[in-house]
Amino acid sequence: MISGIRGTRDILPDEVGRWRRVERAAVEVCARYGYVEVRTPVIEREELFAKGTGASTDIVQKEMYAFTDKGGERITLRPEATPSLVRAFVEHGLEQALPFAKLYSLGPMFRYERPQKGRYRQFHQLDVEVFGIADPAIDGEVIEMASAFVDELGLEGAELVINSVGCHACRPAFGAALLAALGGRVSDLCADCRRRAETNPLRIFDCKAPADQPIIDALPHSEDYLCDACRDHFVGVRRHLDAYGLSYRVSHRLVRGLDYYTRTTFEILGAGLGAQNALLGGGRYDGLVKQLGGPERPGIGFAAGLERLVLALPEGAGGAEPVDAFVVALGDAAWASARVLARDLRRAGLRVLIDYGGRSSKSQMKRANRSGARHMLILGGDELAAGEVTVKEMDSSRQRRVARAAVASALAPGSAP
RNA sequence: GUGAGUGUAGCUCAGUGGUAGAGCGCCGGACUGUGGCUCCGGAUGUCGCGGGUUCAACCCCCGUCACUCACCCCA
Repeated sequence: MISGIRGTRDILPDEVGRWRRVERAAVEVCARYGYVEVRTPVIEREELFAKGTGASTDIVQKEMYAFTDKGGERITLRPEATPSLVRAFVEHGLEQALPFAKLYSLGPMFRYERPQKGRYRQFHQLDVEVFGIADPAIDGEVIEMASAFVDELGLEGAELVINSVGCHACRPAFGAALLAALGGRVSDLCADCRRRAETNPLRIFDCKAPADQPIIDALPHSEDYLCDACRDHFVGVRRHLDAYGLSYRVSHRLVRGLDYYTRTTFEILGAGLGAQNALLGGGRYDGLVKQLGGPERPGIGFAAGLERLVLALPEGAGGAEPVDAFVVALGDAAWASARVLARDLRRAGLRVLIDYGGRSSKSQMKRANRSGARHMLILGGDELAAGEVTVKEMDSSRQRRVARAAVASALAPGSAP
C-alpha cells in the first residue's frame, strides 16, 4: 500500500460536512463585510517569501517546500498567503479596479514542520487582507469581523488578545530596551531564549519555560515604548473595539513571529485545541506592499487555520444532507423500471439511491435503512402492473401506493404517507 | 531539528516465549415482497517494516518507519 505524505490528511465523507460549514461561514462573513475573493497559485517564486515573510524567519529558513524547476527557477509551495495577495494586488493594480482593496482567499498552505494536534504540513487558511487604509477604524473592523466569524461557527470559549508592537521607527528602541533590561541575565534563560536574544528579542515573550517566567515578567512592555503616532493608533483601535462591545485582553506578550508586522497584532485563541490553540492571528503590516515592489500602502489582515476551526467546531456540526429516497426493486422484471424511476426523480432534483445487481429485498432494505434515506420506494410486480410505486416513510414505517407520476410530490416534506 | 508515548481484523482494543482473539461493523440465513430488534452462521490479519536472540518471537533485544502529544515554530 502507498500511504499519504506525512503531515497531510484525507478529509473523508464523515468530516467533509464540518469543512463545508467552516468554508461557507468564511465566504458569507467576508461577503457581508465587503471583501472580494481572490485565488492565487499554490506555487510562487521563492524570493516572494524571502522578501515578504522574512529571510530570517523559520518559515523561510527551514520550513518551505522549495525546489528548482525544469527551467531553473527557484519555486516554492506557498507557506502563507499574505505575500501572494500583496503580489496579486500590486501586479494587477487592484486598487484601481476595486472600490476598496479588501480581499480574501481560501486554500492550502505548506510548511515542513513536525505534525502535531492542529498543525499539519499541508493545512488550509482563510486569508483576509486590506490594502491602503491607515485609519484605526479598519483595524477595529477587521478584528470585529474575525470575531464575528468565530461566533458564526458557534465556537465557545474563544478569547481575543491584542497588542501593539510599534512601527519601524519605535520598535528598535523597544528591542534595545529589552536587551538592556535583560542585561547579564540572558545567560540565566533557557537555550531557546538565549538564541532569541540574538535573533529576535521580542520572541522571548513567547517562552513557556517556567524557570524563565520571573525574568520575563520583569521586562518592559512594548506599549510603553510606542511613538506618539503608534500610541494614538492603538488608542484608536481599542476605542473602536470598545464601541463594538467586544471583550478582549491586551497582552504585551503577544508578539507575532513574522517580520512584517507593525502596530496592531491580534489573535483569537480557541478552547480545547491543545498547544496549537490560535484559531486565527494577524495584524498590521504597513511596510510590506512597498517592500514587495508596490506603492507605499498600509496593510492589515489575518489568517485563520481551517483545520483548527474544524477541530473546534461543536459536536454534530455539519451533518450530511439526508437522502430523499432509496429505490428497492423486487424481482428481475422491476429492475429496469426502477432504474428509470430513480433517473426521473434525480432529474427532478431529488437525492436518490438505488442498488445494483439482483440483491435480495432484505439486503436492499437494510442498505436503504443504513443510507439514512427518508423514504423507501418499493417497485415489484404488483406496482409495475398497476403503474404505481409503494412509498414508505422510514421513520414512521407508514406506507401507501402512489401513481408513478405522483412519486416526486409524495416525497416532499409534509406530504402525508 | 529535540523529547515522550503508541503501532495486532474496516473501527475500538485485549493478548501469552509454544497453532492469533473480543466487541462493533460487514456479508449471508432464520424471514423466496417490507429496514431497524433478536438469534444463527461466515469472511477479513505480511501482529508497521528489517535484522538479532531462541528449538520456537505478536511477545525479548537492536534498528527503522509511521502515528499521537509536547518542545521549536505558527494558522
